[in-house]
Amino acid sequence: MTLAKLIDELNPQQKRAATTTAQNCLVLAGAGCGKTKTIVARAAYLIDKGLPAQQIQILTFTRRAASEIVTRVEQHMGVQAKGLRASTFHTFCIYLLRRNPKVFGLTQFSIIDRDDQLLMFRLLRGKDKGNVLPKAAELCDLYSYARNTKTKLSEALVEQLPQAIEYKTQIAELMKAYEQRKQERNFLDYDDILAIVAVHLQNSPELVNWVTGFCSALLVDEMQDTNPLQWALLQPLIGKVKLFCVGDDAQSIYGFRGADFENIHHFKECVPDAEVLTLEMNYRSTQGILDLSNWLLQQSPIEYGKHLQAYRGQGLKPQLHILSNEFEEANWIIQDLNQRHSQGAAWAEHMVLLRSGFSGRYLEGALIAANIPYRFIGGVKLLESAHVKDVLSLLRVSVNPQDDLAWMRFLTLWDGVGDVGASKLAQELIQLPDIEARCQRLERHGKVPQQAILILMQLDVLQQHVEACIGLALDALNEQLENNYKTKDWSRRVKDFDLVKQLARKHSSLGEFLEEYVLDPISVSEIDKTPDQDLVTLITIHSAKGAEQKVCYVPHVSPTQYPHARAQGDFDDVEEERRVLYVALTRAENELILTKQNLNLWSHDQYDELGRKIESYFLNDLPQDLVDIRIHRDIPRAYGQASRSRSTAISLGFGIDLD
DNA sequence: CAAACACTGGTTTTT
DNA sequence: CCAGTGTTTG
Repeated sequence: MTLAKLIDELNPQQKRAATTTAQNCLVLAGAGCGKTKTIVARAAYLIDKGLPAQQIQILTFTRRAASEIVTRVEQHMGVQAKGLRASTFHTFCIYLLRRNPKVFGLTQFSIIDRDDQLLMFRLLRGKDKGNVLPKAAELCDLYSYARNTKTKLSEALVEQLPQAIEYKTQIAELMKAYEQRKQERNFLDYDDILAIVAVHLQNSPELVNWVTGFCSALLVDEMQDTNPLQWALLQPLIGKVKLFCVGDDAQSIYGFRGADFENIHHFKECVPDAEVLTLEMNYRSTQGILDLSNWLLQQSPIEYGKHLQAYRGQGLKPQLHILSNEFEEANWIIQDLNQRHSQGAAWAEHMVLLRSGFSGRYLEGALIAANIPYRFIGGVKLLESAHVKDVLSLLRVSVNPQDDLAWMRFLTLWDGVGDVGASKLAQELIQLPDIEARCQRLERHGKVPQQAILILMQLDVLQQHVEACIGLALDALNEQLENNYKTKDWSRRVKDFDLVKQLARKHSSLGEFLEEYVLDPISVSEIDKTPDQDLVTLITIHSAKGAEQKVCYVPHVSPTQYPHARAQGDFDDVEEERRVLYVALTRAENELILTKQNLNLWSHDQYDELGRKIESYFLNDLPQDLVDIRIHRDIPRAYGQASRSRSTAISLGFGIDLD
């Protein structure tokens, strides 16, 4: 396909955006209005106008979105697209840091994930009993929020943890200690990655020149989800690069990470000479789906000024199925999937949108039982599961001997070593000058087997052979891990190690391998699947932006879920929840199927399990003509029968019976 | 005194 | 389902 053909497929608004000559441009586009298509066309257009592909940097929120865009540009531009970079903000920054560490004041560093952060905060905070300080997770989120929003601790406290304001001094001390520890160990957390680059760009015109030397066009996807830290990163480059951003305020769902959709309303004030364009025609969904989505948004006190209009006509009305519990919900979805599949639909035409990774548990079980192939994007991450981290700890200490967290993990695996002893020994080990000294110290300690120590030595020289390293690490740990996990699904866990080896094959150094998956962890159920396999997709709504599918299921559309119980009572949080649901609804192309598990149709005057009044529920006052509602009641089953939902539909006073 | 063991409760969302 | 806690054991 050629550029002409690509541009030809665009509508006049999209075409205007893709071919703009403005230095800076913001495209405001509703869901399904062709944002990705416009970015792809923009990249292709720039290349066609003579800008080398390696001068273009596309910034997206996920690795999936990035590779999709690259693939599509390649389809259109062939070899001319070679060198096009698309990555997340974090991966882009790492790319800069690795390419020129010295100018950022770095030599060697390791990236730590949230688990490591939690561990550090837990250690610094001390035991729980009688401890009035916020929990490790709260501290971690608070710290990250303050950095991402570039606010003072006191302000972040008011926003995020008002109940802990009185402990501000102690919290400040904890955070200081956390930062100091990070520095001593050459650790970078997720926020450091962005912050270091942002600060150095701000202070060094030479650095800006260096970056703009190989980055003359920046294309930013999902602009509504960028936070002040990410803005700070872009700021020094404004005016020096071509900036092209796309976004939708109604799909802003990363407020918890400091994103503020008001940013895009103020785009013109922050970016001089910016052109702001809008895309209004929706090509993804049929009107019935958009009617429900539009209604949801109109219920909001926030004025989004959006009314999605379908290009494709009226289509089918969304369905709402009411079942008695989570089991029945999952079983009903399985039944419906099976029925569609037997009528010739591919599994891959179906997507299930989930509020949390956790909320897919029943459905996942039911899919396995029913033998339906699926992948779960956003589910349990392979390299975050405990047993895989155990193995990785060995590799981590090999890459960065200063990594005391990894040392502790490795040491506590062995019998006779607990966290106290491990902590002491780890502090000693990171002081030692070389691998020989460390191994000698380990031998003297006596609790770590000879074989494991020997393998540690071997790893040191084998870093380029990632798969071999993992094989060795497994040799060292297998017996011990089997013992550690014998009561905890060992047989299931062993299988994951093959997947890890499989992943490792693609990487040329241990450090690179570890880094890649800290920045973008991969789901267990996703890992050995190829893109062309016929699979049902389970996906968290936060990972689903930009995704679309013919038939979409949105389970658990129940009171206390939308909005989530934790958001109740907070205006901004509730409205963000509304946008989360909005994003879910607007993924569907042809059919949208909601299920909920509360037989009480509405939540007026309802109370949750803790007796709190449910103040808001988005489906209260749902107009009767927007959805077809069916209530399913269980028929008692015979004992021992596999769970199977045979449900009867009873006609409610409104809506139609689909039978 | 430190570590293994058994138990329980509580889980949004992501880089 | 797993991390954090309290209890028992070495």
